[in-house]
Amino acid sequence: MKRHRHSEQRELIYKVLKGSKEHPSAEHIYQNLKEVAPSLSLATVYRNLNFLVEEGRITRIPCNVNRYDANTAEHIHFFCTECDGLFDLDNLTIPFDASALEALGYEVNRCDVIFKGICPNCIKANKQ
Amino acid sequence: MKRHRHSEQRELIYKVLKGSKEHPSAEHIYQNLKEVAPSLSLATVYRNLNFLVEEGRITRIPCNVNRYDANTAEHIHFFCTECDGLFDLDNLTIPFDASALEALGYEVNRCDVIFKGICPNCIKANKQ
DNA sequence: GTCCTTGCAAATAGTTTGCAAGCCG
DNA sequence: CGGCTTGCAAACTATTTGCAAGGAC
Repeated sequence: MKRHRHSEQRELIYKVLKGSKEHPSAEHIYQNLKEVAPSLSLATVYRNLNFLVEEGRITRIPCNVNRYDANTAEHIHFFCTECDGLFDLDNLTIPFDASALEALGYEVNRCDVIFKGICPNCIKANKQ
Repeated sequence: MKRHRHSEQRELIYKVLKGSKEHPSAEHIYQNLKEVAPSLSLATVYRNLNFLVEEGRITRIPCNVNRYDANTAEHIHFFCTECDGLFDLDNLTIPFDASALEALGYEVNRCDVIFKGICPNCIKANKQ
């Protein structure tokens, strides 16, 4: 793993992620920071997201387009196929047993659980 | 949903998927069928995979690159970050409770559970 | 001064789409 | 014959990379 120097951009990106509940994509973050840092480039966003994932400060959530989360604690996500919203399901926990996998000889690093369907908001909107 | 006519290509693609344990990507399937159907195009593979997903005959598994599975029963996957292998964990079940989500107002269509880490083979290979 | 970081543009990878020709029913 | 299906090439989207200039320590 590479040494990292302090970088204004990296902290900006992290701050956006930390202060957001929307699990933004790289593009989202880029748009969000355009005002504050007009010279910022999308490549830098991607590069720093990769650094942050590598460092474990953030998490990459595999959807159609990768989304990111500054809450690195294992928790479950719900992806709404209507509005592309990605929601935390903090109150739910799935009792997954990594030890069973380890007994089978696997080394488990992560577990992504993503429910897919339609969120309450979109259901309501559809009914109208 | 569109009406579908019988198509040789579609059944070929489905057959590859049905007869494979590797959860192939579109590219895999394409390469696999090149010998049997040299005129087949990658676009056709993608188009038919989408049809099959739409029909519910196969499942799309979101990894970095989408992988497909003709076993549409809910089951857990393990993705090896070393060899890109995608394995079924049939013996494990995660008691996921969609009803808890439905009580919250969500409409749940799918649940993808993907463990990530290193598979036994790669662990063995690394040690040598 | 070293070497990490950045912006830019170009490159790449995965996937989708327009179109004209072909094929099924 | 109508309209689904196909191959081809071009388009598109998400992401990565090469490079030279700028910045941290």
